[in-house]
Amino acid sequence: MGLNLYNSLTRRKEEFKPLKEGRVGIYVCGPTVYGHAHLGHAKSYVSFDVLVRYLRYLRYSVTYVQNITDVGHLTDDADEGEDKVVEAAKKEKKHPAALAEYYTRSYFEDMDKLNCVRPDISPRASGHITEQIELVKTLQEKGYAYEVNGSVYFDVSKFKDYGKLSGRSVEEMKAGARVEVSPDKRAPVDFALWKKAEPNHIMQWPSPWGMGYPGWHLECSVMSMKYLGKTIDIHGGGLENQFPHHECEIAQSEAANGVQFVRYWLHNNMVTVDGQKMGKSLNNFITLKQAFSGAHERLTKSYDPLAVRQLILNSHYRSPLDFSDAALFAAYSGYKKITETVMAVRKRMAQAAKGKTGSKAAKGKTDSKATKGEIDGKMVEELKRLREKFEAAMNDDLNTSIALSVIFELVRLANKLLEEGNATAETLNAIDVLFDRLGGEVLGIVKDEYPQAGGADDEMIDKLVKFWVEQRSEARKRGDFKLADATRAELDEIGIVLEDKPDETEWRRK
RNA sequence: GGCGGCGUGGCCAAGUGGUCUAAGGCGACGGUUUGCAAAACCGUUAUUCGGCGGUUCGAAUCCGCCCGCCGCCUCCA
Repeated sequence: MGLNLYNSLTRRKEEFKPLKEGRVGIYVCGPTVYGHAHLGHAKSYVSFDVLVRYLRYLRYSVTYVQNITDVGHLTDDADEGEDKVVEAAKKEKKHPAALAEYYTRSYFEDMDKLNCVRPDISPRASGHITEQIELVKTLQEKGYAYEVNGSVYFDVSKFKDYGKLSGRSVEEMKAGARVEVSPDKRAPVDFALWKKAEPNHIMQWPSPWGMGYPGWHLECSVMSMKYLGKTIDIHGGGLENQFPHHECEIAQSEAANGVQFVRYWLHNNMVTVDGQKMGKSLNNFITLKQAFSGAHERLTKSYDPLAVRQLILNSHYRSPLDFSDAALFAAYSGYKKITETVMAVRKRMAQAAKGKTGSKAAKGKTDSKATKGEIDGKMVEELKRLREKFEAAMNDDLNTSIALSVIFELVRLANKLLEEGNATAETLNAIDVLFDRLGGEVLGIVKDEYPQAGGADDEMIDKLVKFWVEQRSEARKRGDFKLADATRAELDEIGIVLEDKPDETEWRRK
């Protein structure tokens, strides 16, 4: 079975077949950079990150384009409000371009922490004004757009398929319309392609219709076309953008090009907080920086960014995710368990490797078989089963919840093996490879390398802790458990956890 | 008002006609281990899937009604 994806356009799961064999072009609606990214952004971009990663795992050559909206996104869609970036810039007393740059960097910083692979191309809307003007001209020439008072609107009545993605008819939209209609429009459903700018508007560009700026929907049509062609394989975005944003994109692109715009439309569901949608305008959002630092009243602690990632992967991308500190904490605990298991496997691998060269590790528990270089046949079967289960889950519209459960099966398998203490280096290696490929390459929650001694990069801390651990070991040898326990408690308060293993005492940060 | 979705154990969450007396994680409890812990492992923790009816040999899964919640229709990932 190949990869199946739920296509919002057809409202069912379909087998994924790219336009060109072996190659995939994917466009995802990026952020409007007028504030720090929040948990909602994380769900969306982690979801599509996993899609991109999995496509690459399946050996597709993927071109991943994700725009940065730094102009044109109005505060409301009655075509009246102010540009979001401009508005925020005023508040922060910065040039809009500086503000956009600041939050763009902030965005990438957060996404890097979430271990999202960078898009191949991150085009800025402001860098594609020329192309946007060209598209408007084309639409005008083809009779799909009309100009009124220096603004240009898309004539929805000329585009028969309008509503095919969101499943609503123009009649329905008229009936349910709550938007105040601009008097310039011929019909309420028409939307702006180009907006006339008032003289004091900071962001504006010359055009055949005078000074102005592009409508929000235009940039995605233009940039996807420029970098991926007239028909793209996959377009992703948040569910709330299905209408009107994506519907308008389809209208613009297909009216201009006369060919299908997107073959597979993918939409991720929303993040809610206490059952309420988290949105910037609702002011109930938690930014990623807050989640990572714990600086938010709803959070009880700071969280490893990958715990956030794990929380997101724990549920399906098309299901809503109701955020709570308890849920994040649970994800964090699970993430920690995976991490510690991977580290333990790698440590034992290193010991087994030493064993081969004849050091003392080979004589102990590490096993007589360690030098034989064989993998238990049963183990091979088991690992194969896990990989197949993982792939089947991912093939079924990216069921990361089940995919994660496979990682946990692997965790249990690995720990049992470590406990029995008779694993061959080859078996350990096979397990590590699976952790790397499934947990690392695809899910992005297993790292290639972890800092030594549980997270302390600082050499001095490392030495200090080792000193106390040695002092405590001496005390234990003497039978002075009172002192040993006091030392352990003291270190625990600082945030250092000690674990007495059979041959040594290990430590890690809480 | 129009359109769409959801309701699964203490919490998060997968499953969408039979393998489900329902995966996985977190938590809790008991055990192994430990000087004691921690970590790990083993075991227990939903005869039941919002409620009531119906279809079916068979339903968490399909249909109807009711209750509760959410999203879109206005900016939002």
